[in-house]
Amino acid sequence: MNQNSVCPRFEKGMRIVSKRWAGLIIHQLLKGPQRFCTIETALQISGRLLSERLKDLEHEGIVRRDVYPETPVRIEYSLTDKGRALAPVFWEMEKWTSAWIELDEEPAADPLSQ
Amino acid sequence: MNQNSVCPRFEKGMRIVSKRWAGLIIHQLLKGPQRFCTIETALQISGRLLSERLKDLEHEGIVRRDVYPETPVRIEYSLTDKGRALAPVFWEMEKWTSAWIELDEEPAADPLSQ
DNA sequence: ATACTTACTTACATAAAGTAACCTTATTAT
DNA sequence: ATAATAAGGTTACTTTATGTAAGTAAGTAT
Repeated sequence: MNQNSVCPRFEKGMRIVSKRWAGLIIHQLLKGPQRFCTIETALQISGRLLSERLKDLEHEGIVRRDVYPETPVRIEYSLTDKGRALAPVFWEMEKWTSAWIELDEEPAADPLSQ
Repeated sequence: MNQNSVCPRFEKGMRIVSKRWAGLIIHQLLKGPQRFCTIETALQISGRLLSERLKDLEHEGIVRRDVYPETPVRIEYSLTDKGRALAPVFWEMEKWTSAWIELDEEPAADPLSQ
């Protein structure tokens, strides 16, 4: 791959992982298997997009979905080997963000919390 | 940062770097300073989006823009220290893509190339 | 004067993301 | 029996982002 073109594998990988929310979902699942509503709450993502993105990632072989027919039904999402193999990418990303990213401003206090 | 929330620095960093095209532009600039049309050709990105994204990245302190008043004017884009510090993230990403990503199909031969 | 080059902009169409309300199956409370 | 609650979504609709193509500005070269 020279200066004038991008490796197509790299490009494809980037398109999968850098799609909006995908990286944050994978990062969240690196903490361990989780159910839908846990991810939804942690990331503040809408159900519609979480559902769509989990399906994309499952289709790419990065996420797996296990159904436990308890009551109410429990569905757990976890990473496959392919997904867990992304861990070093996120470790490096964490190093970078803690070294170089500063927050613009503190979030305003929640008026309901007082 | 516990299971129920994402580190806001990490989230902010991810939003910057995983915005569409941003990662590929940074990866391209890791090869060295380049001008607008070189990046445009290498990534097959439209001028409109490249212009927009380079401005975003310059605003985030990741990319710098140098104007050389030659003729015609030469404008070079390069990475700042903050941008170069992302190199390990992309090295890990390259490792992952070469280990786990396979291409769906070979691109059809260009009918003009024969 | 006309055409060419680089580095962009503008205008417009299409696709993706965000928001809110609703659905389905099952369980428990009244 | 009926209502309320819960998980895990889906549907309909609005807003924002992306893609495409054409146009602009400054400075030569012919």
